[in-house]
Amino acid sequence: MIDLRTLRENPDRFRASQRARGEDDSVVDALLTLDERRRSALSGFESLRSEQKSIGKSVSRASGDERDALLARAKDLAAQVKAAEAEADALGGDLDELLMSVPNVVEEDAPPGGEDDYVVLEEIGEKPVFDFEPRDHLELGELLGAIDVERGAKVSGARFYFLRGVGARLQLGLLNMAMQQAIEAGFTPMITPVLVKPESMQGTGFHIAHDKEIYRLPEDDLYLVGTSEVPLAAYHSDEILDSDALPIRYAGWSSCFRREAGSYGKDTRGIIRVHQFDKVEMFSYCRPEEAQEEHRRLLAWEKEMLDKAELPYRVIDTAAGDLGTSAARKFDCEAWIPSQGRYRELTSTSNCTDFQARRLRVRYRDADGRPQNVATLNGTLATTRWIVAILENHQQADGSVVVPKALRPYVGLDVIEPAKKTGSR
RNA sequence: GGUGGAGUCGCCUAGUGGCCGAGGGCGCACGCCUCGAAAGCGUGUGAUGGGGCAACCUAUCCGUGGGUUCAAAUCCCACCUCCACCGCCA
Repeated sequence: MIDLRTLRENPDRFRASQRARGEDDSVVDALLTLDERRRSALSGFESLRSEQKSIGKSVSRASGDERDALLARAKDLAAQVKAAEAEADALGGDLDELLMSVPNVVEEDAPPGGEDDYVVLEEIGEKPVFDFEPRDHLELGELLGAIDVERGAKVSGARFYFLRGVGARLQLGLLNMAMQQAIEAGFTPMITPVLVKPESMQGTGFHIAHDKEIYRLPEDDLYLVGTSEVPLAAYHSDEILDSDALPIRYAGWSSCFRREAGSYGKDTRGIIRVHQFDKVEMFSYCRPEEAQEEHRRLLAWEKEMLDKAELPYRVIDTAAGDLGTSAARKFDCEAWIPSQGRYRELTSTSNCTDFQARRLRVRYRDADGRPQNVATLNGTLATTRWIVAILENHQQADGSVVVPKALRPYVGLDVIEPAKKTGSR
């Protein structure tokens, strides 16, 4: 949620942000008008209520005719107070609803425009050159007995899969390496709930009513998370954090669930785009003035992981129109996928400034002892999708795959060899 | 799933319709005392919105949401959470 007071003081900043996102900037004026109306309704209610309270006191002291007269007046006033309060509440409700619909203010340095208007910040590593016809990740995965999408579809439907054998070992090793890196950097490891209440989902910036990506359990009014960012953001909701403890950093390990509605026909092969995957996510609570620095640190940790996986990748600065609701700035790291001849997102780090914190009421005390909203940031350390990049980039002519050095202790193998035929069809 | 109990200021607790505009204790902060500290004594001690340059003023908040009443922490209804026991179960 954006800050109404800041909006009052600097509406142009918000108009510019809306335009950078390619969204309607007239919402700013609608907000200002509604805000004005609500404040006047509120002060009307307050003075009536104040009068009602003082008359209420005199009723208890008066007697006889005087008491009857006061009672009559109080009764009349009670009705007025009720009406005034209802009006102020209604306007407040409208205002909140509109306020909740406005996405975060984008950082001024973020590139304007849509999905294709990203800026490439750097390209790192050498794209592999093969003296044989490289296989794609699914072919490799099947050859290695690592990925089984056929049975995934049989058991659960399209976009589901089994990781088996070395595939399971590769994922466990990768995520463990991510966890270990995070722990060494001072993160607190977390295994989170994957089902959350509506207020946790909304607080994090997702629209439970409209978002087509979210799996819902209406019977229980619970929602499956698409990332552990959600439980980690809501973890400290309604809390005032100890200022000395900031930044507070968590590394969350969870399964993630996405409906992938509207992506029919996209990435239908293999495990690039699936309904369920596992992820280690960094999440940081810090002071707002430190958020941009923290964002760069999260990016650096992502790059460290990519370097350890020995993957060629590039870093992009996502354009304003492609930012999520909560993000003010977003950097993605995209790994080279040889079979596709293009880069695909492996990590994404967002600076959500105080947007989520305001919705979830996560605060800290500043030097004057006043509560202030914290800033929240998140970033990916590893996901199931990384297996795609690792298999494809490190494959050899015979279909074996060289395990990146840093990963070997976690996987327990130097080279993954094609499996003997196992299991029946 | 059933039965019972409980949810008040950071923590503990008082509070069965107007004197609660929430008392006390602990903790914390500041001051006095002290060579210094402890103890003791004194003072202060929440959040949110609105108004004001400010000191300050004002409204709301006693798990949540409704209701009764001129007036609700207090009465009524529903819900949530926690605890205990019983049943069922991975």
